[in-house]
Amino acid sequence: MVASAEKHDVFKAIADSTRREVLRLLSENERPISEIADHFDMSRTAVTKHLQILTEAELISGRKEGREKIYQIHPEPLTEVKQWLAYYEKFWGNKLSMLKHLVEKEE
Amino acid sequence: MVASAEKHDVFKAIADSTRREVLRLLSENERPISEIADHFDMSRTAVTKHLQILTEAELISGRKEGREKIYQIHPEPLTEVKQWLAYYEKFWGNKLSMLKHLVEKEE
DNA sequence: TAAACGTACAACCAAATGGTTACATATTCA
DNA sequence: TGAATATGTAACCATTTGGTTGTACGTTTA
Repeated sequence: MVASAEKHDVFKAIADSTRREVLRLLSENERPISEIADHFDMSRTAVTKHLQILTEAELISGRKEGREKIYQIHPEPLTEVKQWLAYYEKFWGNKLSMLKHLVEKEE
Repeated sequence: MVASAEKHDVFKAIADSTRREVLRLLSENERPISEIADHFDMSRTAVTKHLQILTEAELISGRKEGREKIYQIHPEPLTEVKQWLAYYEKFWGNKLSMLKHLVEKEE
């Protein structure tokens, strides 16, 4: 396989619904691994693997605090997705797309 | 594995860089399979599989025209990604995010 | 200090993913 | 009609993905 496979692939990171749910949880609050794992019907180990993938995409980071590892969200890499999407918004053809493109440029 | 795995998963569809490139090509012009395949360093069969996944996500559709099958883009399902992203924009904290949220509501 | 807690990680596994080759079928055109 | 063109599809394969269990290790806390 070729596929370039950038190590920090945000598109691949958000492709999984479990990982999107992790992001939602962390958008509410930073949380230790065990608390995140409690929200899912899978082992803590499995959740840890998802956390690693999100970490590689730099969407989250974890700090050690005592015996816990506390994860927090970093949504900035989502700008790559946002910019990718922006290209396709012109194909929607709704009236506000022009205004939104102008707003985009100010960022 | 659980993973819900909706048959029309737009997040999974756009996770692959080849499929994103297919979308870009089709955003320029509708094209037959062989023309799409010419842009990639892989077999036509492999490209066809990507076209099937994009079709299942309803991001493209193909019509038979003579011996050709011509694909065109349908970007509408990307709104799901856009809406998902919108939730995280408030975490950016840039000054225009409020205006953009208002604009969003008009659609 | 010993037990409980939270995490790390190795080893393993089934299924999905992303690719291949080979061959069949439908359409066009000389 | 027969050859060339465009696509469809079956069979196969290696790697990745998403999960498991078991064990080890550092940190609290009774």
